[in-house]
Amino acid sequence: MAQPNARLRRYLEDELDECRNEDLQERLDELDELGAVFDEEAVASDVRALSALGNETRYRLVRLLVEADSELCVCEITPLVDVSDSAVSHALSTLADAGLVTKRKDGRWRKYRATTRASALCTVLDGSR
Amino acid sequence: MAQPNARLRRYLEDELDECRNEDLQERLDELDELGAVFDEEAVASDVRALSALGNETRYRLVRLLVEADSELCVCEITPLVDVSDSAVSHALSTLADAGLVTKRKDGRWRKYRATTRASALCTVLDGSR
DNA sequence: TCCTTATTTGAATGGCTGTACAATCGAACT
DNA sequence: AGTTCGATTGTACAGCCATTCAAATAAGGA
Repeated sequence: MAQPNARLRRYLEDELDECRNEDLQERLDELDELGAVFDEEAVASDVRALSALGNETRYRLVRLLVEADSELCVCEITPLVDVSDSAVSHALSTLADAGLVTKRKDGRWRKYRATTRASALCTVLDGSR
Repeated sequence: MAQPNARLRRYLEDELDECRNEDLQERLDELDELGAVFDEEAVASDVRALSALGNETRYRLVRLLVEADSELCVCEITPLVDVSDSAVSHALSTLADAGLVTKRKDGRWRKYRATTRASALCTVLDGSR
């Protein structure tokens, strides 16, 4: 049976104890509306931020910067995590691309700071655990 | 030079225009305190949630459930995303493990609902873009 | 009990990702 | 110009992951 929506129809029959076509259509419309909420640009941006944070090294870097509530020099950050300088640099770069930290050059030093988006996410994580 | 903290010392000399041992020690203590903020259990739980959300399929599923603001049957969810039934099931299972959705059996149907943690995260994402 | 159907589970795999190493860049100082 | 040092970048590769297909499970109904 290649009939589309067959499963949904059976589900509605179960739920509503009836199987009118207009019930099916109504639910289809509601679901379409649900599916229409996606702003593709926002999806991409959110997924980028979340997958950046969803790695232990990068998560720790962000939390350190959020907790510090100020710029930190790479030379201050590196000793606090257990990976190579190169890995820290890659991680910070990924986080910057994701909009979770900002970078500033200061002579030979590079300084990073958490963005408001990063602190907001940390706050929610702390508050919903 | 295997001297630890050498780079941090040079950084502080740049920043403070002085190089007293007590300045270095003070900064080391501050940084140690920063590094001590980690509750390892919370780190694991947060990273699990974030990496679960940091995948487009799972992100979309969560957003649909949050937007619906009610239980949805798998048969209602599946047509809204562009992967196989099996992939949806795997995704929902990962999300449940991460504490972002809850699962309920209802006869032959399975229903999923977003947790408050999931909606809180979506709210912050929307508000910080 | 047998059949159908909704969903899950396991396995296989192609692709992605996080890390370290080595090389490079760029700033400061001589 | 040469040197030193902080940091980044390119590369290689091992391990992880997202998906699909096929098989299994479980609920209902005949």
